[in-house]
Amino acid sequence: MRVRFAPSPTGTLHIGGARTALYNWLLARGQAYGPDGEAGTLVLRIEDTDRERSTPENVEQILDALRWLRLDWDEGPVFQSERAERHREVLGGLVESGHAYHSNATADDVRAYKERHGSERGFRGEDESSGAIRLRVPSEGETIFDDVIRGQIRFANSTMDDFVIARADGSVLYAFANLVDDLDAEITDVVRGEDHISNTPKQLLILEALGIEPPRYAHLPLLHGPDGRKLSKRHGAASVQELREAGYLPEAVDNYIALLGAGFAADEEFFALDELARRFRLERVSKNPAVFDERKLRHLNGRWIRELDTDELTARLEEFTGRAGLRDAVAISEEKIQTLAEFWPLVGFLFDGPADDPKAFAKVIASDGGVECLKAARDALAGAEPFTVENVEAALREVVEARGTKPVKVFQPVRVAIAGTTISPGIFESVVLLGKDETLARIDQALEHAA
RNA sequence: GCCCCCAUGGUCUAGCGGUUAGGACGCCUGCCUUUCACGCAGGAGAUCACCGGUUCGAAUCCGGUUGGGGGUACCA
Repeated sequence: MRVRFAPSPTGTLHIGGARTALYNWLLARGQAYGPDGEAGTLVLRIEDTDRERSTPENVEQILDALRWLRLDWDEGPVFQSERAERHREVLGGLVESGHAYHSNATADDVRAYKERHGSERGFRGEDESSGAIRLRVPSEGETIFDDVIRGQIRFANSTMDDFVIARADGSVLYAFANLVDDLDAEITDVVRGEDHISNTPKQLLILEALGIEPPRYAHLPLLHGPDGRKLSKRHGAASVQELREAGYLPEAVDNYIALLGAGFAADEEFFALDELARRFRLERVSKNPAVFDERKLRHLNGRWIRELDTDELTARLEEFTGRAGLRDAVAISEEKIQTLAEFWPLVGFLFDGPADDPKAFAKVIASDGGVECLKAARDALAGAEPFTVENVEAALREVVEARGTKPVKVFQPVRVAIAGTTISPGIFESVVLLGKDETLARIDQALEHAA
């Protein structure tokens, strides 16, 4: 089995494109678990023939996103723009055999034709000596294919235009270049987005003119935004790069986008890439479009964060934040974060000093006996020796006991004094990590501020 | 307009002729508890888009309607 992923570098890699890449990858890698035990081959092709919009930066960004997602390919990247000669060669053969012809017909001419012959009738042009090249589409019969996901799909030839396959300057159009490249790469299974369904009969017709057997086709449902439209940049974090910057792990992104369009088990959804590959069945991919829901991604991301061991998570977080020496802070906060982006707001106070949150200060310290509790806590902490989590906890609980109050009345003022906010990792762990001197200094500062 | 695809709770899905329509996210209520999360235990939420047909029996098969989506370029 040979499959391919063929993005065009006219922008960043979209999660829709990422999912197409992922499904192709799963299909190829999943073959290793099949009857013949041999993995398929994934070919990467860059369809950069749109000179206006394709850029080297986009190419690099796409390759980068694929690598980040851990989706490796076996061949390529092949650049479509470098294959123009071959495209012309195949095109020439088609003109020579009479399956394609030159035509100067414009879009207006096509419209006029339909007005005369009926809107459901495909355009048929005149053979001319110059102009664009159109494929001669038969007026009888149907073009039929068995989509692996959707079953049989049929198009009446009479409704299809003699479509343009090459410009007047001889450069070929997308559907044609795409087909020739798949042909030369010996692609056996074309797995692509549903927006290509109407391209398929065109490519089938070209294949027929060429006398070549078609590959299998599978058209994936599209991904929609919350508004029900095809997902685009307008829908928030729509690109892989944006998800990465938002603090999502590649494991979670792979896991989540795999779920958008297929069920991998009746009662479980948490799967690593290799498990997804083992379970993936192209025939079982759903037919209807899915809405990208970041909340579920967040949930899966949280599970993946807790799945990583502390060392690995530390490495990810140090890369994400650009800071070093984070392991201890990671150890006391890994249970609490859902994304990498949530880490620093939670533990930054350990490194950069307390946050400035007047509301928290007013509510917790500057009211209702907060100052007294904080003073008592300060004294208790000063006496804790050695300054361990156990001793700190014991010291603070003694204060609670002595004052006959609730734990929260003592712990929260300490929290706000050292962190500046009401939200932080466990208070004993935080205090110990900060160290006795720094903790007492911050408490003194808070008391001073309250006075 | 024309061609094509699709339709299970708000969202993603399981289901493939006989189920109390299962799971996940989200939401609500408890528990845990030092804040926030996590975790655990419950709960609300679906006339399986609608209509007709086939069948003893339909979410499951067929047809139509409606709704949504995609395509319709000398773009990719």
